[in-house]
Amino acid sequence: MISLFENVISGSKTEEVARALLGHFLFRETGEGAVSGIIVETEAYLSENDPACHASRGMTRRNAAMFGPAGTAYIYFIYGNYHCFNVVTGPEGKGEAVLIRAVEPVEGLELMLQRRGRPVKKENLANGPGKLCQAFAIDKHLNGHDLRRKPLYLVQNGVVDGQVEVAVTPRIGITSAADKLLRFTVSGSNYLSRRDCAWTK
DNA sequence: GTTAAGATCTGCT
DNA sequence: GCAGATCTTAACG
Repeated sequence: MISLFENVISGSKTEEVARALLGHFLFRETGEGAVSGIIVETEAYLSENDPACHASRGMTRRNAAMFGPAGTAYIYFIYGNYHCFNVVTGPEGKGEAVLIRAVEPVEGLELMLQRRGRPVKKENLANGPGKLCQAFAIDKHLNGHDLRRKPLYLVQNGVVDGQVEVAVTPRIGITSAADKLLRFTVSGSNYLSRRDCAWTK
């Protein structure tokens, strides 16, 4: 069995981390209860040759967490309403991360529904970066948080280690470097932010 | 101090 | 399928 943190998150290139995180669990605990989900969609943001990455123009107050140690959270606020949640990767000081775009809800569906505040189907509870953060009550006070620890942490799914069929597509919602194939999804999942057309292994 | 743009979501056409 | 909401961040004066 691989070790999610020591071997994958700390020891791999960002693209490989983005792919490897698929199928593993994200847990979130609050006073209201616990919620969890399986990661089904990620995107890699690189420091070199990637103008879409927030770190491409150096460290600022907003993206400072992206330069922290691998396995910590980088969370930022966008479009006036929504947060996005990233797992920091690469060597400390480099500025790379993996955006978690969607999870398949597993535990705490009612709590997620309540937080989302809308009567949505299970498929639409956390199938997008903003929705995911809302359902999991993730906001910027968790910026820089160590994802090995409560109340927000990643858990290895030993059943699926390396066994997930992955589709690779261009990233979503960016205007620069939009052609790079750095979005990774679980093939055929019903919980993606968008349906796939391009299928690669 | 002011302004423009953004790794989105929702509702309406 | 498309436009509007909404506000923080960063660049510029």
